[in-house]
Amino acid sequence: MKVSREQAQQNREKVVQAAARLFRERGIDGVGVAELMKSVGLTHGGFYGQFGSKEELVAEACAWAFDRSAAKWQRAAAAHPRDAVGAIADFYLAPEHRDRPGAGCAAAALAGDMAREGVHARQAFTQGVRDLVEVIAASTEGSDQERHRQALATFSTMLGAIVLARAVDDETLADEILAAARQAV
Amino acid sequence: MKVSREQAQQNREKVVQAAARLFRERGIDGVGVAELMKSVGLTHGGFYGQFGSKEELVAEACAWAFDRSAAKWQRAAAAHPRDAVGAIADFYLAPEHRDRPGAGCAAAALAGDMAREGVHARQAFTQGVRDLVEVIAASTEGSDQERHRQALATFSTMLGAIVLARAVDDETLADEILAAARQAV
DNA sequence: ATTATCTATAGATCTATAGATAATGC
DNA sequence: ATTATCTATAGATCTATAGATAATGC
Repeated sequence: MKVSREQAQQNREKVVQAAARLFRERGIDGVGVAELMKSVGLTHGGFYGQFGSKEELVAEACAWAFDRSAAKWQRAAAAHPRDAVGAIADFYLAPEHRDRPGAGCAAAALAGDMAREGVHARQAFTQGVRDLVEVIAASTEGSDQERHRQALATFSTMLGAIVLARAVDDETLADEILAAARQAV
Repeated sequence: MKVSREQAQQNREKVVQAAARLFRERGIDGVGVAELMKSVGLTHGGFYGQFGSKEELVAEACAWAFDRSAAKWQRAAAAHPRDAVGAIADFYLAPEHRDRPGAGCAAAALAGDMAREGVHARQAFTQGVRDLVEVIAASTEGSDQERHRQALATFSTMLGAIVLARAVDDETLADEILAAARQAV
């Protein structure tokens, strides 16, 4: 039953990554600890040996997902130095991103749930938002204040568009929302 | 125990309005039928005499909340015909709206949950979004297509800003997000 | 000896239904 | 007689914990 420390560490990482995917796909309340553990081949009782509570995992999964997003954003920005924001918007506002929330932006997938989470999860979420906004701000013209302001507005537009596009029950409208936001940013 | 038909109709409306408030405040999964019925002075068994299921109520509460929002938006537009979008943005992006989701925009409060709801609820949500977008489009310049496109972008920005401002754990950042969006629309 | 994981369960939810009750509406 | 509402409960969740088990790490 017991595994090596190395294996236990790998198991822990698997749980965090599975949680990051499942929480984004189905919402935090939509994924139980038992199902989550089963999805990585463990039993649910073992969860509490690795994590103090479900909320602790939420914070960790959130941070992990944001880190991946920030790295992706930075790669896109580096690859298109003259239109970094456009490059980010291109994949962010794509139908593929809308249709795969489990692999997409944690801010867009979890913002609604976060307003009702505990302090640990919200802190991780807030830091993640700051990091993404900073990637946009770094590629924007103007004073520090102006870049920050513009980056917040751009991020609001992109996130709002994805959230709306996922919620509406009409793919044509959803496509229009993404296209409108793409043109606006 | 039994009440008059008129009273029963009033009770039903009370349930819908309480649901509209509670779902926006705590999320759809965050409100049980028993608690909802108790909040209007009824027992939870009586719920199923008025509604076929919880999801049916979600659709109805959603439609009710959107109707109220659309009426408010239209009043603001009529009162400021030369800057209708600015007038809407002024109250939409206010800290008071951020801090009172239960009385605010159903699109912003429920978009995250809606992606996982059934078809009835999503249809009501989608119609509500169309109605609000139409209010903005009616106050925008340009061709039909251009007004629609611009209205979708403006709505995405406003909704994204409120959703983000509610999710982050730092009131200063939340204020900055609202101000940045207000300036952008 | 330590500990990662397991089984089993407590206690608290949740939605939905069955059948009883009592006031309305005919 | 009809029906709006009530009480009680079924059956399915959920998070978290207790104690057992067996492999690792010393």
